[in-house]
Formats: sequence, structure tokens, C-alpha cells
Amino acid sequence: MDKEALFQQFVTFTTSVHEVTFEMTKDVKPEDITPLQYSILEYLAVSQPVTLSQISECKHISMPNTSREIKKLTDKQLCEKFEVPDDRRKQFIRLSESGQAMMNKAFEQIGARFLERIKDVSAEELEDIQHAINILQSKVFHGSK
Amino acid sequence: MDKEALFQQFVTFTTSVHEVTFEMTKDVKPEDITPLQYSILEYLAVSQPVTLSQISECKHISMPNTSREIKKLTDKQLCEKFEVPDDRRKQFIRLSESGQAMMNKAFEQIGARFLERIKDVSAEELEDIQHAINILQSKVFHGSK
DNA sequence: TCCATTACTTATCATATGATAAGTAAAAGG
DNA sequence: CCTTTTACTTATCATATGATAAGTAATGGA
Repeated sequence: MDKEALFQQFVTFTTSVHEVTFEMTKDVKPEDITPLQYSILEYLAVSQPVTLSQISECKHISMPNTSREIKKLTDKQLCEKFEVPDDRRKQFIRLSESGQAMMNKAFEQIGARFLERIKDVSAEELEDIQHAINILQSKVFHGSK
Repeated sequence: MDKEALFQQFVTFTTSVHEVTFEMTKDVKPEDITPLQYSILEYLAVSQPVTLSQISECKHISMPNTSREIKKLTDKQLCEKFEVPDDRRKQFIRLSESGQAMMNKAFEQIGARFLERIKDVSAEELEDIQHAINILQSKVFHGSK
């Protein structure tokens, strides 16, 4: 088994994944949201509630910058802070109602594009795809810790 | 077959791919190269020679900005322009010798990290991985045109 | 031959993002 | 308690990147 060849495949594959996700997510962000802000909202949609520190660590944004962006998003009424029960230093962040609505809409659009993309795929092939994703997720694209 | 569930899997999978590629490529760019410049160099490494228009289109950078970045990279001696035989308006771009060397080094580092990542994977599993990549590449992550 | 189009450049300008320093308040640990 | 650490904020500053307008030169088509 040639690991070098597999690496080549890996590179072109990840490039394809980036291109396709770019195509699928472009234009789903409302006007006044920056890319960074959108990526935070996306993270919130999946992982809320989270603390500022968690956002900072997971999205690789420094604490001051995270604080700034969350402030902007809060000003735009897209997310809200609330206290963490046992530690008054911490702040939980979650999507506000309108933030949630916005992200639902975005995911709907992406979902529609995804369905369009796999519309000609047979039922067995869908099984294959599911299986392939599971393989890659567990064997290659897993967290390293 | 539940396509909604598959979409969920798709989302978490692409997130994983982004995280893993981020981990694998971080710190491989030399000091004075910006992320955008690195991504152009990466593209050059794989597709050279290409015209400015091709870079502009593939990397989604406007022509003026592409021109500017290529100028910076040329100033840094990392790539070079040369004429296209039949059309004197066009310019081919390719990596210079030192640019090539830089990218070889970067890819070596990434390759090493990739090997580290799959070091405990058996020969059969490698086959499975290869197969899984082929499936996804052809059925899901292909160009749409 | 003339006009429209293409390929690229140059010059600004605005802004998103990254980095750093300094401050506050709560918690944790001796 | 007192000190240190954690979690976050505020305030700058620098810079990478995006957007736009205007210009040049070559090409291609009528």
C-alpha cells in the first residue's frame, strides 16, 4: 500500500471538500455579517451554549477579538449572553431567537443545495456514501487528542 | 434512506475536514507569507503554469487583487511570470526555484503529519480509506459544472 | 479599419481581522 | 486573608484583504 499515493489523494480530496463547501455556503450569509461572524454563528448553532473561551479556542480567535465579535453579534441581536450558574466569571453565549431563525434559514439553503447535489444518487449509493463518511471520519479526520 | 440524516453527517464531516486540514497546515507557512499568498502558492504548486485570470477565478480573488498579490510574490522571488506563446495579453505564472523549494518543504511537513495521523492504520484499512475517498470524491465532492 | 472585448495593471479606499497592553472581577489555592 | 490564576473587557494599532475606478495593450470580430 503506497502511503505517498494516498497522501496525494488526501490533498486533492481536501481541496475538493473546501471548494464544494465554499460553493454550498456562499451567499447564505445575510448582508451585514462578516465571514468570521458567520463562522461563529455556525459554531453557536451546533454547540450552544458555549463560553467565550470555548469559542476562542475552537475557532482560533484570541479572547479580545472573540469578545469584540460577540459584542457586535449581541448588538445585532443575533446572540445573547447569560450567566453560568456556578462561576460568575464565565458567560454562556447562545443564539437569540432571530439568530436562530437566521441560521435555520442558512442551513435550509445549504441543505437544499446538498439534496440537489445528490439528487441522482441511488439508494445503495447513499448507503455507500454514508459508510464512506464514517470510515474517513473515524480513520482520518478525527480529533488528534 | 434518510437524506436529512445524511446531511447532518455531511455537515459534521466537512467541519472535521476543515479542522484537520487546519491542524495539518498550520505553521508550515514561512514568516512573511500571508494566508492568501500561501493559498495562491499552494494552487501554483499543483496547477502551474496558470494565468492570472485562472488564479483569480479558481481562488475567488478579483483581478486587481490577484495582480497585486502576484506582484508581491514576484517581489519576494517566490514566483515568476512568463509570456504565453500565442496571446501576448496573457501571463503565465509559475513557482520560482526558491518558491518551489519552499512549497516542497511545506508539503513534506504536511505529508509527515499525514503519515503520523494514519500510522496505526492497517493495510486493509488503508484500502478502505482509499476506496472511501474515491466514493466521496465522485459522488459528493465533485465539481458541479 | 474600427470598435468591442479580453487580460492585466495601478491606484485608492474601506474594513475585517489579528495582535498586544492594560484593566476588572471572580475564583482558587495556599 | 493574600496571592495567583482564570475569564472576560476595553482600547489601540497594524495589516491583510476586498471593492472599485480608471488606464493600457493586445485580440478579435464586423
